Amino acid sequence: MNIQAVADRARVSTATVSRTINGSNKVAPKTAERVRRAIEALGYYPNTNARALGSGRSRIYGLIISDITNPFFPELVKSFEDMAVRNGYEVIVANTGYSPERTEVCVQRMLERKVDGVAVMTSEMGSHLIDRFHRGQIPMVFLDTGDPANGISNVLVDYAAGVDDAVEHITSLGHTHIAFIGGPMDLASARTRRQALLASLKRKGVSVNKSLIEVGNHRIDGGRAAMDRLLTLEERPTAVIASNDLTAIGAIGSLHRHNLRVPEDVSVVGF
Amino acid sequence: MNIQAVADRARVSTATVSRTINGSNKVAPKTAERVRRAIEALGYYPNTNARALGSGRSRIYGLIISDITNPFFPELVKSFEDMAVRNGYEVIVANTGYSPERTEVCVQRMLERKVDGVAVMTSEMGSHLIDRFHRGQIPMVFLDTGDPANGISNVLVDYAAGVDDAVEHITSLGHTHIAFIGGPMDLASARTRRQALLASLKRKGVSVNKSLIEVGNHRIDGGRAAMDRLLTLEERPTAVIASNDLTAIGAIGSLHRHNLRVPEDVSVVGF
DNA sequence: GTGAGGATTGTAACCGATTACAACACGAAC
DNA sequence: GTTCGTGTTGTAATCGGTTACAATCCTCAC
Repeated sequence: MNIQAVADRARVSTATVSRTINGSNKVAPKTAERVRRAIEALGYYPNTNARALGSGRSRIYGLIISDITNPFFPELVKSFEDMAVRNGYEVIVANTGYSPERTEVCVQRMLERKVDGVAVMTSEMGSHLIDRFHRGQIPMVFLDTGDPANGISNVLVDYAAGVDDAVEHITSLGHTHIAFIGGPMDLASARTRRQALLASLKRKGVSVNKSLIEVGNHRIDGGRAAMDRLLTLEERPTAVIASNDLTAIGAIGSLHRHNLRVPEDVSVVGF
Repeated sequence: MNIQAVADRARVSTATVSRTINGSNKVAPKTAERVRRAIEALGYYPNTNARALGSGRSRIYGLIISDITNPFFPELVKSFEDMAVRNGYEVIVANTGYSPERTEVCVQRMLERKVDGVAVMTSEMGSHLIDRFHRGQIPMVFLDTGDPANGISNVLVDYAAGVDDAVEHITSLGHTHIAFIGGPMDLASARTRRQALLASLKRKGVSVNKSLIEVGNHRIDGGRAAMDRLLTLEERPTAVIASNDLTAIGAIGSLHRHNLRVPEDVSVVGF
């Protein structure tokens, strides 16, 4: 079952079938109709591999993320895939597992599959890997990571605005003892969030007590440990802003263990 | 940059390069070494689309799931992908969104990409869709769904054993007022869990109060609503077994709202 | 030296599409 | 009746591999 069979049945050449399928306007309406009927009758569908080889377009997008089990990603993956499928594309998702070696493997896979474009949402993407995409003429989009550079698009999160919203919310509730549990300091986006928070608090005129600034690891256990430490303080915080949701979940877990209610006793905001 | 370039540089034919890459044992060690050096020097990597077309094997597996944002799936997707990549395969994930129409689209995508096999973990896979995979000679594995049939493999969850463990745990804590929040009754696996639970309780000699058997929807809101209803009962349960984790999360949320502690006041088990 | 037979390598067809280019049909203008 | 141009269709090369089959090379026994 291939394009030849359709061509034979419709009494045209394979070129005409191909043009009909791909919506080229160089096909007479009557002919196109005949081809469509043949396709219907035979239950034909094109072989994507052959299409990719012939046209040089794989109609596959790559999506490189850190780890699908981080609850931040599934929503993203779903939306990305939805949009891709709606435009006739397929998506290959690759998890780097936060490891540079595995990231290298991910990149290689994308190159071999000749993806038509790649979206990257992980910080393990070194410049030598970016170069390889460049050499393969593959367009890249960085999501929330990476520096703007030639030929690269960046979709960035407005951390300042987000943190401002969180601070606004917390201060409007009357809190003055506000703690922050940040992410790992080697993560650019974590540093950004931290700086944005300090700036925001300063603007609000909230005095910033260094001991209320904790460091987590963007995982649940880090949030729990950080909250545990905060609860040993003389002056406990009445509100906590966490650098990401897993950290917030960890913090809430710690609070529950210490028999504190959220939000009655302590307010928690996750970014 | 193609196989011809490598062949020229290594002074062999493209056939020999292909055989070297694919690990055919019909290549002399000395020749293979020369080919490998040429590949290295040129930074060559094969075009997967051409490989797929020539060999008839796409080296892609399909994975059809309901919805990646259901926290049950990411772990599965990750393991599946890990294993696939380790064997030189790629994975295309498709979400049916619980909709039969979208499931049809998913199946079509898999067929067009000529996947070498497909794993299905969704209950929307009607028999006419299964037939299409059969016609395409594509091996299928059903995970936790589907009936055993010719040419289909099923990986099933031992619900009875799992429910037994839950009941054993709960009864060993001394609970006797045990509630169950099941899944939607039109879901085979939900019915199975429910029956297994009733059987298990009976075996343990725990009397089963019909009013303690609630129906959820396998989402958080359903668990919450069911727990709300259970808390209006004269004799409240002291323990709850939920048909899946989202249901359990909803139940816990409801308990917190009613100022009940988990597990101090009420024990909750999610399946 | 010769022939057998296994190991290695090359030749070329093939996978199923896309697409540049050529060819043709047809109507209008002269 | 030519010629031209536009619209439609066909021919055949091409994409980059895989692989059946043919050809060649060695090695070794006799």
